[in-house]
Amino acid sequence: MTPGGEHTTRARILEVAEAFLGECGYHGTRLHLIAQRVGIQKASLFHYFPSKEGLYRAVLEESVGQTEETVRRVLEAQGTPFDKIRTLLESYVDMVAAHPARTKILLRQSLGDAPSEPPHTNDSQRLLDVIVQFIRDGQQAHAFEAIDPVALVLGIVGMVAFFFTSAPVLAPAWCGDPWSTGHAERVKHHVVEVVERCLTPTERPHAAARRATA
Amino acid sequence: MTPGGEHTTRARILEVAEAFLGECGYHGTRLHLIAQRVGIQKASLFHYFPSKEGLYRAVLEESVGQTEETVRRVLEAQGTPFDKIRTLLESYVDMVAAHPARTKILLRQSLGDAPSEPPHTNDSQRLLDVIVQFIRDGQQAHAFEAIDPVALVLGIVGMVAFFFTSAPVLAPAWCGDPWSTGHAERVKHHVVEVVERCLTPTERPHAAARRATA
DNA sequence: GTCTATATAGGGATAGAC
DNA sequence: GTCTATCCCTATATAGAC
Repeated sequence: MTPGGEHTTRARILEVAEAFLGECGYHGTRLHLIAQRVGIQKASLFHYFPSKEGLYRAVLEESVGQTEETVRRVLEAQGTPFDKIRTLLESYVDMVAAHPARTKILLRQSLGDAPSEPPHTNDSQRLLDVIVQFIRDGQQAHAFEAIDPVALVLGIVGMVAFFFTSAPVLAPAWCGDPWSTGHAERVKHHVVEVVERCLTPTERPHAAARRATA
Repeated sequence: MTPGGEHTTRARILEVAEAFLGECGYHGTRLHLIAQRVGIQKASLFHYFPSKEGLYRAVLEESVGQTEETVRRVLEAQGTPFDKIRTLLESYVDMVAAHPARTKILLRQSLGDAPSEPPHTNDSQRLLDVIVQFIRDGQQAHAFEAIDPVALVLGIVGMVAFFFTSAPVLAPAWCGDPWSTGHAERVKHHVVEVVERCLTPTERPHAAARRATA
């Protein structure tokens, strides 16, 4: 109950649970292993969280909130549209790289690895809308090429998630340690290159205008 | 044991198991539900497969084999490098769209949702190498821009998987029914556009040559 | 708040009849 | 080959002492 008191055991449980949920998924996560790594007994978990599902939701909420804050902060900063896009991509990759388990949890969650009910679709929806609207504005100002913004954003999110979760399994030689700064930099470089190629306007404005109305 | 006899119950079990494994993951899949949907008793499953893990591996093998065959067939056909890339992308998206559960299983599997040991890393590795080598050849012939081929392929695989699994959850309004032909066509169009922008050589060959050695 | 001990349930796997 | 019945283990969750 005391505000300061929550900063020890409860936070530690969330931290450990996040790691296990990312690595093993909801069904694969065993409470006794969480308790063991925290250094408490399994039954003590139920003093801090009402159930396994409650713990899961608490982990999710902390993750989504931070992502949203980061994206909004970048888009509200100063700079040209291309500057913002580049900064947004780099911040996003940094964030993914800094929280390995979170990305896996979000991927699993959208795969349906949930207790039962869909938790926070609205949050993700709003977040997506913010970025899509930013790209649309840039396109109407002829700063960006007229490519489908929703497809672009969704594709990039999937790409980045894949680079940090699945790719190390499929191509370990290329990825090396996926949580090293080297891998994050390589991903950043590639993603920025792809997006810039997709958003750089075609030389003649006629072509861009034609595509936009097609 | 009889070759013809395997085509009824065993095949049906594989089919149902694939659906459950995709939807619920390995840990979330319950054998009694598979048996129930097939219309047999749970114990009868163990007549066809040695264990839950054995059934899982059987499902995986069938999936990987078909993917590999499709990719090789496209790459061995006639046509320009750009023709092949476009056909490869379209065939790949078609295949993903035709087997919803398979994509989810592969995604889950690379997330670590496996019985314990890594099943078929070598197969995926070989498959990836085939495509990467094709792109490298095109780059050395100056038909393709000098972008990192491994990153490109991995990114596209992740993008497509995401479009068919996670995106419908994050952006249901944009995706509609993810297994309709409309969604598959939209994904195809976008992926082809992105890849062509990434592989189209820069006007001056000097730039491409510079990048290749950088 | 943390522990030990236990209740309760579910699911993978086996035995053996038919 | 398919069934019924059961073993056995594990995992969530609870009860109650300290």
